[in-house]
Amino acid sequence: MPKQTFLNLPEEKRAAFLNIALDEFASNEYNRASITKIVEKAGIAKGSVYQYFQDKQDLFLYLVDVSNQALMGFIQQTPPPDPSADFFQTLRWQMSATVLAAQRFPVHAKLLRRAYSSPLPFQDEVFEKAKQVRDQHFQVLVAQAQLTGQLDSRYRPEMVVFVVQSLMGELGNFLQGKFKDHPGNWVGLPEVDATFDEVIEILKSGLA
Amino acid sequence: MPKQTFLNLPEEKRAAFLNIALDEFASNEYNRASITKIVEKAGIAKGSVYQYFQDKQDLFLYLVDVSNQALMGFIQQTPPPDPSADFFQTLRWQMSATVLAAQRFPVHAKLLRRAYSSPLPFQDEVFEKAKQVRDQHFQVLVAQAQLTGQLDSRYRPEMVVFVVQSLMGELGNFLQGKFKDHPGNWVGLPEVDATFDEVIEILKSGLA
DNA sequence: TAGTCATATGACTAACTGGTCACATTTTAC
DNA sequence: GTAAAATGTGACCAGTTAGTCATATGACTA
Repeated sequence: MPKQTFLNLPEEKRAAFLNIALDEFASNEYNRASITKIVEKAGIAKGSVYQYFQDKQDLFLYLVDVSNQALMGFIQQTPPPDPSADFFQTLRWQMSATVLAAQRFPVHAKLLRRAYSSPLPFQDEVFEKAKQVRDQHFQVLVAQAQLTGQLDSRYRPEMVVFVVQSLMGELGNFLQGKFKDHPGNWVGLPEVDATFDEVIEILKSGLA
Repeated sequence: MPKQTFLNLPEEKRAAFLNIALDEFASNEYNRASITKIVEKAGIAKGSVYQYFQDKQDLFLYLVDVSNQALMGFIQQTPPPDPSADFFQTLRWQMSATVLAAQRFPVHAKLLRRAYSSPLPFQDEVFEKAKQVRDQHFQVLVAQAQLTGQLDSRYRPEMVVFVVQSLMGELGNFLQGKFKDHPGNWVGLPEVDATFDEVIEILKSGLA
């Protein structure tokens, strides 16, 4: 977590530094992300970084935190489905909201994808906890859906979570690859919605 | 590709070097994998590496090639399903063979996972081609299955490939995490087979 | 024996890294 | 106005890296 010094910084300077740091850590592997490059871009002295944060790891974990909050906040803003929505409608909403958020905050999303997918050179309890919380959120959803009979209860909840998480995780990459020619906003395109619907339908009814 | 010098090396020395290099590149991000560490472990001079290979990238691409051949060769050895097998039986066979191979050659598999998932600091045509070939293999399988009615033809082949590839890719990680306490061979365990069956069943019949 | 040639060597270079610290500057408090 | 506290600075350190190159080795040939 950042030192008080960083939090005392004028809003403008803090935001500028954060954006530059986010970009560096989103564009490079943790070990390749360079503090030197960040301070050069930000036009501040290297020592300042160590007035703001304990060390590189501290900065990185803070950036992960910031990104998480940005995305989570945005997702919670999008209109949630009816309380009466079934499991698959809820899933469909979560899918769309996640991808939408990833487009609204592309750098934050890129950083998080990197943080959660590629292995880091350090262990962090907080970080692992966050992962587990994400999983548990789904576990509950699945368990409920099985109780109400919306979800085939032959399957172990664990496996359902695995399948759903895997697909949600890869879907962002898939769409980004598919629409990499479309520079800006491809969210909301009919084809994107159709893709969501198709994945949901496959999950619901199977391939056969 | 390696220089003639490397191919002239006595079998024993060549294998020793390869294994050490494989391990280094499987355990570390490309940029963090260290030629210096490799030569230290192998007990040879640094200059020798550059007698064997053009540069770091050349060595890495060769290691990817070696790994691919090791795994592919092993997969082709496992008894293929009946020619009369349907799409899902074929899928089930491919799943199991892939995971089996990944356990027989864990280091090679780890290297390939790294190579294909995390972004590399260089572009390589050969590499990209190999990826496309893998995808096309599935495309054909899916197209055939749709023609013979084993696979719902509402779905775009592209989407089916996406779903199947995503799950196959993640399944290795999932199982490794699940059985990380079991040190050695968890392949063949009834629970592993049950997991395959469950994933296939979900794909086939859906979650609802 | 002398000469050739593929191979092996490791000190060296230039470029980077995260992190430190004595000092300079600015802001705050009295 | 002055002292004290907070913040900013960048030269510097010890470490890392990929890659080079003049030199040494030793097997083979004539």
